[in-house]
Amino acid sequence: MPKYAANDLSRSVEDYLKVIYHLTESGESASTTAIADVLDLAAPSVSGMIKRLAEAGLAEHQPYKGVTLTKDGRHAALRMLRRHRVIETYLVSHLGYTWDNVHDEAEKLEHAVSEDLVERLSRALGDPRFDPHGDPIPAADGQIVDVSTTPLPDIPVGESVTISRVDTGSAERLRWLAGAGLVPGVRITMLDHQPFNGPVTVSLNGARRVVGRELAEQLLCTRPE
Amino acid sequence: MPKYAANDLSRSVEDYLKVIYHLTESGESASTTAIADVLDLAAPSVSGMIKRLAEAGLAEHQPYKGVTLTKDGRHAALRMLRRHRVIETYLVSHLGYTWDNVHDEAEKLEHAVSEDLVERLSRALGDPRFDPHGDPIPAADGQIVDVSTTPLPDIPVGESVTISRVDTGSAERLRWLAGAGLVPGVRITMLDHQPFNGPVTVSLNGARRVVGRELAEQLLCTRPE
DNA sequence: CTTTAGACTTAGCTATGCCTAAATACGCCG
DNA sequence: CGGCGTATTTAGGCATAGCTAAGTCTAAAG
Ligand SMILES: [Mn+2]
Ligand SMILES: [Mn+2]
Ligand SMILES: [Mn+2]
Ligand SMILES: [Mn+2]
Repeated sequence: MPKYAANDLSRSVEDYLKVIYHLTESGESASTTAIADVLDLAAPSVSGMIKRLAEAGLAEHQPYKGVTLTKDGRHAALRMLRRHRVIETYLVSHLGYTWDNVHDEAEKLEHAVSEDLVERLSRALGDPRFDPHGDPIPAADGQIVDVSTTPLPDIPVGESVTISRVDTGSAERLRWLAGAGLVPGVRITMLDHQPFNGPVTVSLNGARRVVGRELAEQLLCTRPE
Repeated sequence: MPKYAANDLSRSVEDYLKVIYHLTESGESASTTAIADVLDLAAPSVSGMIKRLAEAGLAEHQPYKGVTLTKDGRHAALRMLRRHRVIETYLVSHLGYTWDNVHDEAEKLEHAVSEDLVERLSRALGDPRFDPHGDPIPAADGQIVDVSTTPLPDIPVGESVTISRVDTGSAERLRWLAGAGLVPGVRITMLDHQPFNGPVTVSLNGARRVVGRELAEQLLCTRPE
């Protein structure tokens, strides 16, 4: 009797996979505490789940060394990412949500929608490749584009770039950025860096915007050429 | 410390409440086995849940005599009914679903949508009062219209009626009915009853339709006066 | 090379919600 | 009124997924 790849994971498992995917994107393995931090769980709960994920063939665990996803685990994670981002895009485009209040809704819905519904939502949107925050939407087959970006503070003075992605989940930050016009797709020019982790000044459409260093780090830009 | 009415029930609890609501609509209390049948669970599982529902103040239980909903339980059930029916209507109106394939999707989504999203969906639809199957959609405050209907076989020969509600969840039946044009809103005239629980013949727009007794029982009609 | 702080795992517990097997109550029929 | 079949509950288990407390490993510092 073959062990079927249960295509029907629990909400918890799906959320763990997404988190591990993010934490391992840069190549390293994900630590127990890093996962616990993101999911706001106690470390032993994470240890327990890691064991179950490994048994289910979704993750590989080197005790005391961290966890990585298997091919199956990565595939499931990308499927969740697609769902999450398609849902966010639909809520903004068709139901009047703003980019700062779609995340929580999508975090629940992503576990409830059928494959069929995700594809219908995507089609209704014209199969978008990016969500409202500029995050790439994996294709139905799991393909995901890798846009190379530079954090705003690393842009030299005088250079013009396009904001391509906003890497914060904070509703307050998203609202402030939208108010300042600093959203994906907008072209800006670097005017000034203040030293000692000070703010950065940019211009957009002739207007000046001063952005604190921490926030500026979350504005990921595409450089010309 | 007051015990907060946890506004956040589990998927299981929400589904039990809906089932108990349906089973008690006609006034009687719901039996353990009736609930178990609908939810496809073992009777002891239902006994256990009934106990928890009673402890949570959502149901009243007379051991060996069945269960009814409290005011809180009924309110929560109506909230779920609203969600379920608004979602079904949206899937059909805006996402190309047909009335025979919305039920399973709604059965899951109803537990994941926020209050806010339900209201946005409803508004996008123009606040419909009936879902694709003719089932009334409770208002946001729990108000539900009580349409008095008659099962098709109880209509006398010669009388013209409007189909107002189709009381089956079977996808095959729904598909057949849609193919025959027997959907809510359609006006039909009773032509013939065959005896011994035989089929019923009706005309719609001049065409004749022969409908088996069991299926005809599920076509609920509004009589003129 | 040893100590030790912090990360990680193990042990053991809780709650939910499902199950089967066994016990018990209800209500009808003779 | 007593027995009997069915409905229902109780007893006891399992899986998932969370927790705290306690034990163990790793790696950096002395
Ligand atoms: Mn989620
Ligand atoms: Mn996003
Ligand atoms: Mn449901
Ligand atoms: Mn319906």
